[in-house]
Amino acid sequence: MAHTDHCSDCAVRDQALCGSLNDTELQALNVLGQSRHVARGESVAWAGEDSVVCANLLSGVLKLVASTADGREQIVGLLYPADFVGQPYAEQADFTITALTDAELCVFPRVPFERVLEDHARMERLLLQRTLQALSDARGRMLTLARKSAEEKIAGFLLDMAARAGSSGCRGSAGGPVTFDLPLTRGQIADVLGLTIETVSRQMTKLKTAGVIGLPGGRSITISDPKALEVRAEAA
Amino acid sequence: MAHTDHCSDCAVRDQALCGSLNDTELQALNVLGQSRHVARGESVAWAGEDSVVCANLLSGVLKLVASTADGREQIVGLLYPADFVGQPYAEQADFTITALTDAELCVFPRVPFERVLEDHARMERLLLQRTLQALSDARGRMLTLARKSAEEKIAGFLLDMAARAGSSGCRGSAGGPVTFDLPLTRGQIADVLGLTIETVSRQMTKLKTAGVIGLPGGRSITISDPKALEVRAEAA
DNA sequence: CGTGGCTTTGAATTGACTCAATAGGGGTGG
DNA sequence: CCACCCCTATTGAGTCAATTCAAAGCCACG
Repeated sequence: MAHTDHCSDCAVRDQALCGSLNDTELQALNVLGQSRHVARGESVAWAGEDSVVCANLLSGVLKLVASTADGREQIVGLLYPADFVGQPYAEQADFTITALTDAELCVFPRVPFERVLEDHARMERLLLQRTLQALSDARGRMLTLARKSAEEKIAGFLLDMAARAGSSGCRGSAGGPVTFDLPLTRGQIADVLGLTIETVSRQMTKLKTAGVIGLPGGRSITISDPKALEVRAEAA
Repeated sequence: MAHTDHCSDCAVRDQALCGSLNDTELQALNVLGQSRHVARGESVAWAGEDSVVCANLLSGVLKLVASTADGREQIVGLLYPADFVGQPYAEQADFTITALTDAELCVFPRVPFERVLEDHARMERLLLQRTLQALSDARGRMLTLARKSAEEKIAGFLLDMAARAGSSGCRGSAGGPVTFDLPLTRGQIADVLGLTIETVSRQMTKLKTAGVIGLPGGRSITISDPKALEVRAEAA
């Protein structure tokens, strides 16, 4: 809960929003920013409650959850290191934000953060660009949720995860088999794709049986045949 | 295709983005802006093509469509008068934008428009706020698409449309019956909600039979029992 | 070695879809 | 003015993908 000692030490310094600021400008944020650890399962915002904080995610993975009155849940977004967290200009939070893994945040109180935004057009523009991108992503996911089959959803999801895992520490680059760890449980994958745990499990087994992927055990997964996976991500 | 003669005549002057500008600032936009009529069914952007224009919608309704390679479609957004149209900072358009009714746009070439944005922090901030709101809306709709039943989707949709219709020219205000025209065909409603035409039709007749709504004919619809509709929008 | 969380597998159910046919409604041209 | 046509909507019957309910299986951890 101490002030971030030095932004220069920041793990996501060059990828996060504040990467747009020069050293002088950083001071303004640095005064506001508090480093905060969040344990797996802990929440940093609750749908319907006041929107109190914004943050940059330093490490870990967060989920953004929408839910119905009777408890059905949908993960409407996943946040990774360097992603921006929170809803500026919103009095109430629309979604619950919960850590899927232990996570580290650089937290800013919302209202003061908005003032900094207003004073730093470059940062505001970057946030606008990110928000526009997030909007496109969300809309794209609407197509997936509403119109794609379970098989297409799973195949597409695995390709996304492979791409993300591949971007850091890629091996067996183009076309070849790749192995990585899924950061999500079956239940969480189901919540992302709008399926049930059982359907996710069955589709994974089906892909394994078909030789498209391998499941060595644990969270680990091997994409044996990326081409075939792409075909299944498109097929009706 | 002529220059907008006078922004002061603009039907959405005070609600659109440019409402934030003073007369001097308006000049910069006015030079770029072209009034453009779009016929029902005509498109102004195509998914995958270059993102050429941004615009303010002056009148009419547009749809934002995402589609799979094999032709399945999902309406990922509806645009109403005063809404902002297009994707600034995107080289390629992610969605096809098509007029559902005859429409009037105030069109700006994308790149010059971005420059104006950059010179006018107030307008840029308004766009950011709208985009954040659109993002929340889109995420909320993800919950609907993925987790709600056909009946909940229809009930929620009708309440939304009633609220929109009610905001201008409301009658029988709180709790009482309201009548208005749906701007969408059954097929378009199906595309919005991720259902089929038949399911939409069946749910509508079910609500009519239950006495919750009335269907006088044509596009017209009466919400006889808003409370009951709200209950059905929430029920599992 | 037992316990709790996650995953897999099976069997039965079902909500929404597909296919198919009928019915309305508005506009056009004879 | 009427007959016709096209487009949209309704209704019915049958199917199927994904869900629900239920029961093991696996594995990590204390």
